[in-house]
Amino acid sequence: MSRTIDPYNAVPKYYQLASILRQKIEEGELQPRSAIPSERQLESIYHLSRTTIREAIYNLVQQGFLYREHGRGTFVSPQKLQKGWMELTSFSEDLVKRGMQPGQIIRGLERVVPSPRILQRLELSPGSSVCRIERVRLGDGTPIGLQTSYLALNPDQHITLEDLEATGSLYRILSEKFNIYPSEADETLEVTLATPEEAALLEITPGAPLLLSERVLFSQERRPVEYVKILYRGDRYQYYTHLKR
Amino acid sequence: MSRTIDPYNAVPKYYQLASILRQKIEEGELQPRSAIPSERQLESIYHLSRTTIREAIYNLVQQGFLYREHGRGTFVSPQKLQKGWMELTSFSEDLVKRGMQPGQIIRGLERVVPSPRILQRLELSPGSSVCRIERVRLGDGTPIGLQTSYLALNPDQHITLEDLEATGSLYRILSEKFNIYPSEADETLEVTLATPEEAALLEITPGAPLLLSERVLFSQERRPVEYVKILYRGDRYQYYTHLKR
DNA sequence: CTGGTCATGTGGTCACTACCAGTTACATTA
DNA sequence: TAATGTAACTGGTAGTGACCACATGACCAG
Repeated sequence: MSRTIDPYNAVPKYYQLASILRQKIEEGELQPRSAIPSERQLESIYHLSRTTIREAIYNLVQQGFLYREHGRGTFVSPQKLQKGWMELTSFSEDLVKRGMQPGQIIRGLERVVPSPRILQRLELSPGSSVCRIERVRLGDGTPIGLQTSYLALNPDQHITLEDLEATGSLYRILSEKFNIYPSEADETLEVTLATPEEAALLEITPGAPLLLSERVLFSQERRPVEYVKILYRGDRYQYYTHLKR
Repeated sequence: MSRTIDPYNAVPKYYQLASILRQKIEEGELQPRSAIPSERQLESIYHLSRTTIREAIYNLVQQGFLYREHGRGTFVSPQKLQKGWMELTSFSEDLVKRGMQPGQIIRGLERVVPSPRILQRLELSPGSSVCRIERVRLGDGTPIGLQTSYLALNPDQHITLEDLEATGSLYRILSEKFNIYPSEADETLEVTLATPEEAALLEITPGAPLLLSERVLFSQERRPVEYVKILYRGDRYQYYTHLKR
């Protein structure tokens, strides 16, 4: 990783600067709560305009690496987990972070016409068909969640079993294969009790408490992309989220 | 609400412009998915520099009102609920949004030395005292949640019963009385079963499933401000969150 | 009809300049 | 000594001017 700005590089200078600063933070060269050089100082250090400096800093502030105090300076945030929600809402990434080995059993992968309620959530007209994926999610080989996804894909956009088995991450497929980059999501969580069928799949007793998550995922342009329902085993799962203003 | 830029107004021009555009979106003058005037057009319409225009638009994009497409234009997002998480994580605001009448029974308000685990979450040294608030939260008169807050306040910073009863919102007190503006939070949610004591307070049967939320709230400077534990009645509460990248 | 080229409009990046608004330390003053 | 001003920082707002990257539609050559 370079520590200087390359003006001939295709990547924008503000981005190069942000990378340099982020690296210095991650490596501990810039200590938490300590001030980074002022904008005027950075100007002469890297021979960039203040506009560019501020753009870089602004990005790092957005990402939670820095915080500013008017009249005092710009400071390094004490590092929290600090992971994007994409990684948090992705089941597989999520499990890895908890130190568990992710696994899955794909129970279904097909095109269906879902219930009116789901179509409405996806803002599709009645009778539209979507791609439905049903999976049992495993952590260290034990069932942890029962996940059913409904994807608003055109009939010519196919997801194959191979895709799913290769990555395990739906979001990676969406971005790499269809250029769909999720940017927002609405999610609800509530408590429910396992039906006999669900209990069998999750290897628990019927009536055991479950955590039910329903999420609608939106693309950059605010188009609903996915409706997903996940039933988590209440005894083996803790939902985590990081909220930013 | 004015629809022009007042250069003598103390509020920044980019903010004035953002307000004007937001208003036009909310009133429907700018339709969802339609393009707003280009940056060069806005320049001549409002007699502002492109810098200022872009600052205004950037803010609205951050807030989810607009989205940009390079080479095509800037467009109005289809309006979702679009509420800040502050309002969502505030119990009282939250209930109002669901059309319920919020209420509370204050069971305790005192300074205590909490458990080491809570002190650690608040990044305080062992033996530190914090302000503890225990409340039963009501919706339309019925118990919905059991909330215990631990606030990292100095011994000279006092919250009174009157404060709490006046607003019901802790976050309003934090900002208005102590100039503490929460900006981020870590939250976990899991399923648990009601102890006899909890069951009594929530007016349910012991062993009934509950939604347990634990949250650590951070100020602008990433200092932990509040540790709060909420037990929600599983049968009467649905947790909602909006995730943004 | 197909595929390329090009002009034009869009947002994206960047430099330079100026002044405003908080914060702090320190010298000055009452 | 205590209050107060002030200079020298910090980040915040704003204008101007330039060029780049991407999207689109009109046009032309095959």
